[in-house]
Amino acid sequence: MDPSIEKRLQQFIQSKGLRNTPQRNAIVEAIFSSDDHFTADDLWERIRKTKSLDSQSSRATVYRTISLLVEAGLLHEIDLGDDQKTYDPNFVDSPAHNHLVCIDCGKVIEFEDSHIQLMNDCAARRLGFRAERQTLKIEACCEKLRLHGRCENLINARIQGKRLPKRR
Amino acid sequence: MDPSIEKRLQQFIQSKGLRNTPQRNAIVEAIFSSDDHFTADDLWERIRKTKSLDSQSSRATVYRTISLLVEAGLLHEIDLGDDQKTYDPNFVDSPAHNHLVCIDCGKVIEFEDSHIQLMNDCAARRLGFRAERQTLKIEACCEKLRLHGRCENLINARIQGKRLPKRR
DNA sequence: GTTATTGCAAATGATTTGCACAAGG
DNA sequence: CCTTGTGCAAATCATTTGCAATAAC
Repeated sequence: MDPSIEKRLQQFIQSKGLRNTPQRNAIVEAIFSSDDHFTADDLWERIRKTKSLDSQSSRATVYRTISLLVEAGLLHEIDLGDDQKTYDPNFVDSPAHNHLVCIDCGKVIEFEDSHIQLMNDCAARRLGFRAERQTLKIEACCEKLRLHGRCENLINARIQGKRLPKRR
Repeated sequence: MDPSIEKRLQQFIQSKGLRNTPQRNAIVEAIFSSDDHFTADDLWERIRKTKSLDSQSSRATVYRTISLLVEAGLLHEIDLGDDQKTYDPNFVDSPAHNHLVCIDCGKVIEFEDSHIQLMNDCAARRLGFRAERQTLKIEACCEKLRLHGRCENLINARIQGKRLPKRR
């Protein structure tokens, strides 16, 4: 877990007069020990599977901690077109990344592109605004699947029983 | 209402073996007689206010008709960071537009920019994908408000009691 | 007639909240 | 202590669905 996250969280906790609890710490640890996107329920499951009893916590606390981290700016809510809210723990390390979602297998790829950022800033300025935040999601087909008829991600997704993206 | 929408809808209805009903027609009319974005409830209210009895319909039918239009590709679900789903009726006329949301007053501006589209396509190709659809949302501050201390949109929003954007 | 459509009310499912108890500082 | 945090169960709220009645075609 990135030490700068820990520091920023402690700062936030102190400035708000909050307390340190094992449940909250375990949830924070679970979130930032992985780069994966997750839903509230994903996270709850992940924590439930932890054998150590001291890191268990209720659904309510999971939700409350997520809200806290979003408010602190350490966690971002992203739109993957799903019914549940999805969260992305990677914005502290790369504050300006975009998402590409594979239509075939649902895999999400994060990428940065300063040119895109710049063009969007210009577009905003042209409209008389100053861009504060931008969200780009590209939904795309896997070229591997199209050209070679197979894509490991798709196969893995099927094997692991992952939710495939909704048909639109 | 754009005649091409009417035509495409009729095509869709026929191809699926569906029927023509006054309720559905009234809802479709209500959606495409305006450029405004809306939630399911906005739309239901709009229809309720119609005096003519023959154009009334239940919430369930409103939801069902929205789903139908989304499935037909005539209506798009967009993410404005709200709890309810928001729909945009303008994608038939301008299939590749982006959204800029004013942080100050919540106003949503639609704009097109072929350069942005192109750059995003390139970014996708560089990652080994073929972009099918892209979603860009820019959240931005009103320069008028910043430079001149006032912005008509903000003032109008307050007067009309519109939901201001959530504080983040 | 046959099958899609509607309206109602009940179900669903993710998220939030009230409250009594537990536990940081 | 005093106040924040937790867990539970109940409440919310948008959206979906089962079902009986209605209306297209």
